[in-house]
Amino acid sequence: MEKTYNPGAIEGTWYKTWEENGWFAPSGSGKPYSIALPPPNVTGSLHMGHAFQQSIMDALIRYNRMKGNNTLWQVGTDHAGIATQMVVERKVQAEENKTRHDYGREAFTDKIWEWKAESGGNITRQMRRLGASADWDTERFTMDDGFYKAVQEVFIRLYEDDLIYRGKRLVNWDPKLHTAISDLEVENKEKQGNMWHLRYPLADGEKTGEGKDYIVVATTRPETMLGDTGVAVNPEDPRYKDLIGKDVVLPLVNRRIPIVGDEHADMEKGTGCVKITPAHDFNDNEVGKRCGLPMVNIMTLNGDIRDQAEAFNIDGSVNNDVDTTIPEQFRGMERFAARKAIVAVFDEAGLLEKIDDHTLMVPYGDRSGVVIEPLLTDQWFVKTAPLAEPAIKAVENGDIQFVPKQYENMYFSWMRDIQDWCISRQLWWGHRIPAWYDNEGNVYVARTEAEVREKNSLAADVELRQDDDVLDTWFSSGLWTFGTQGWPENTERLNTFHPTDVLVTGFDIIFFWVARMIMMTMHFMKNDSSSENPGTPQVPFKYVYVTGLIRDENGDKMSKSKGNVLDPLDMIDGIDLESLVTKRTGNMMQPQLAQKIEKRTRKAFAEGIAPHGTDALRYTLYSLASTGRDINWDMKRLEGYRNFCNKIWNAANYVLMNAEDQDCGQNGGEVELTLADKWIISKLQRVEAQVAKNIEDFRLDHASQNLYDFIWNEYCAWYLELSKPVLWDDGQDSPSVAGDRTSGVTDEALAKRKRGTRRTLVRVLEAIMRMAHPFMPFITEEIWQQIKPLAGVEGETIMTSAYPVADESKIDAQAEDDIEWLKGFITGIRNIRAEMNIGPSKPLDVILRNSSAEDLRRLEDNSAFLISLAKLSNLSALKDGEEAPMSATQLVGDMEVLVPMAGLIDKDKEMARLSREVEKLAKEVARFEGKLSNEKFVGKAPAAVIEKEKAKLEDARSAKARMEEQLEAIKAL
RNA sequence: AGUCGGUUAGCUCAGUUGGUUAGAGCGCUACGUUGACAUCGUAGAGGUCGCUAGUUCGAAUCUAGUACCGACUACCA
Repeated sequence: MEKTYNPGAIEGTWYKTWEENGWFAPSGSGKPYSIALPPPNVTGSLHMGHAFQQSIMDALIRYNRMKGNNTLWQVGTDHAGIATQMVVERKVQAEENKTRHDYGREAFTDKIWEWKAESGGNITRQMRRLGASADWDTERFTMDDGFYKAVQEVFIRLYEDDLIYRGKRLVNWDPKLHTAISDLEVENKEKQGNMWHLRYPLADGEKTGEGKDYIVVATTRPETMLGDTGVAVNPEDPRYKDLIGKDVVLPLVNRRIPIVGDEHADMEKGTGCVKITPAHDFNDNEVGKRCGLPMVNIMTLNGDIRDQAEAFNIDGSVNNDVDTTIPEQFRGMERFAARKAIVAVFDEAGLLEKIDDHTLMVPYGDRSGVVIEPLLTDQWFVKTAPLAEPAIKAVENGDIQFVPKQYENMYFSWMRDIQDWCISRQLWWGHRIPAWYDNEGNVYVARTEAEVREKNSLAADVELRQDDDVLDTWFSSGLWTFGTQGWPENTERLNTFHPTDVLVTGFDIIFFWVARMIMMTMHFMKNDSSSENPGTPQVPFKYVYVTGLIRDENGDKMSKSKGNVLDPLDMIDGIDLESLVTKRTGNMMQPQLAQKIEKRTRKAFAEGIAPHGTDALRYTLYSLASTGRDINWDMKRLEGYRNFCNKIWNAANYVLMNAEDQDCGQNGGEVELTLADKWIISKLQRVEAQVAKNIEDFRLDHASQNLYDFIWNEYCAWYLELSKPVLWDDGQDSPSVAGDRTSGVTDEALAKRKRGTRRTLVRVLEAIMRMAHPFMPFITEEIWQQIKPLAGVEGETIMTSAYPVADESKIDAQAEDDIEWLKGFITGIRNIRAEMNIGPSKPLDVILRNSSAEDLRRLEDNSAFLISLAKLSNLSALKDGEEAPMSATQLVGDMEVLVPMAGLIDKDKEMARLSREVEKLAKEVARFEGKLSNEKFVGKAPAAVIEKEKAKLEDARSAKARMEEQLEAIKAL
């Protein structure tokens, strides 16, 4: 093994070996266990969120594989409709100054396929760097033929089940991208705006209760008034109820529109009168439906004012009664310009009552960043209510469990108020909707045009045109767990690996994806006749492990525009400052931010980022994987875990130094286990049980903490140190371990003991490597390969070796207590050294007072350990009645450990130290006494608790008494 | 406005069914190159667990209220 830990040197080669040997594929035997990777954008690159979630998945996968399960990690990528199309559009614009329309649909989608071929491997290469042990042989892409067919099939079946319909409905329209988007893709942002109060004159000389010949409506979007088809007032409102059924004359367009009564109008709010624009506002649309108002669309797909409006009845049919003339001056005007112009005209006409400042939520497209317009268009929808019902039940009855549980609330609240899902997108990149139209406007849904003709007996000369739209990306990714396994064929793979076991994802896509996956899967996947409940729906996964979101060190979301994005690969490989600055400021959507970002980056990473290795990155991610919703990234944690890797490396180095070419008992031979050996073996069982439980409970943060603590603070800090006096024992001068105090112990006895210690060193390390492998795959494989012959272990790779299982019979409470005693003893001596400024290399004489038989036994058994670790020159117990010299004192239980002061110890310092101790103990005694003298406590608390308190009081009292005695004695000097 | 989450050491975070002297890492202080490791070791300092009230023998933990921060949903004519 190399002397220093160098992660870069081991990571690449091991991954290659694993992959080439096909060890990532399901073994074909054992209980099936599967995870479907949330498919990342095929042309994307790995960010911290991916790294986080994929590390978690890989740990679960590796753990289950080592447990002998038939383990599948299904991976693949998503075509990511809008995102990918936009990237290629921008690229074509920048490189060729062309738009997609210059190319045309077919040529442009070819262009996207080219881009996919070029950059599509990027993210999977990055996943490999992370150590992801995914089954690459069966990697899928959502636009692959097989998956494409599954998507099409789902559309057709839903249509046949009457769960998909097409209609002219109000949708969120992105005027820049020219597509409908779902309400989840809309980001509402708070903006400062205005509330314009407009006067609408009453028709036919009517007057309000106050005698005015107009009513006042308030609006934040005055331009929509061109499409008003009514004014609503509350039917209970005494001010206006008499006007219901009367008309107002819509200014500028001079259209008579009715005043209707509807509870949507709130008497308390605004003026109490609401202009109703059913074609441009979701609430108004509802009012329109209730009151039978027509819909007048005044906007183009660009969000400009139309030359002539379009009128529809509420059922979407064309309305020829409404005058659709738009005043000439506004025609073709951009929407925000039109807003200004319309307000100006109202003002001139004396119809502008007032303008208030107003804070409002404005909808923005999360991709385009432009203001979304509710717009009337023909779209396809999924009826979600019937699908939602079983999906809600599955979570209610525990077939699907969210971890942490509180996310179930989020799921329920959305599912119980679910809206129909607009699934058509006006894009070119995606799954084309399998619907055809004839010239009469009839719709036919089928797999192919030929099937349409056949099913509907259409003659060959009937002209058919396929729908131009594609499906929402989430529609296809909703089929991910079963579409990847060969559905609609009933494949062996589907039978084996569906339902998957756990979905690991962020809470931000519970609505987008998780909920829809559950609905889609439960509708299409039914248990077959071989199952316990044939015909019942199958869930896509049994657990949803919801992770937090990784933020930067200040708690800000990482984003390119903020320039605070950390690339997981930079943490692994390191990056110099200049490259980091270039990376963060290059290729920006808003170049004006570059300077600020550069400054920030230079400040935060003055030295660039050092390489830390994959194992350290992964371990850091696990340690942060608690139940919280936000995770603030901390480079210091990463450094700490790199040091941890280094610690492991060096510990292995020590073990190898002492075990290589030595007899480690791998070929049998008698062994003697020292107390230290028994202790570490016992502790190993405990940590094995803890780690396994925590993994099963999805608490990887706890599991990683258990391991860290055991490896660093038990194995390295104590056990390796305790192994030294055994291995260095030449049987000559020093007292030996295990009560073997005589010099000249036989070679055979020594060999037996050393063999035991070497065997323990090696075996425990080997078990640690297997235990840690799911978390830090590379360093564990590297060390395991070195150690396995010494441990007498067979196997080509640690990946498929057995995960350690705790053996209760090896838990040795006696050994644990003895070592705790030993630790207390040694720490006591070290404390005296530190407080008295006695160097660690100065050997000390130590005398024991008030030692029990148990203390003496322990002393007998462990003197070699004590002498070695506490650096003692002599160790003796005081007989009854024997006088002790003046000493510094430490307590180990009731036993006093004395270090004679002569020539070493400062009287004042020792007095000060003892005083502090006494003071501390006095407080404790007081607290316990208080508790125990409280009748209510003694009366009501369980006996065991009282006993515990009593014991603590006794200990504190006796410790205090001893310290006081000692203090007095020194004072008297 | 509603729902949910957070508030614990200087920083980043744990704390399982109420029973500890409230923990870890980083940082800090002092000392230290003894034969795995200075990416280290040893010893230490540091917290009235946001606030208030309650339940209880006992509350970081349960209840109610409250403050601040955050997310989401809705409303905003």
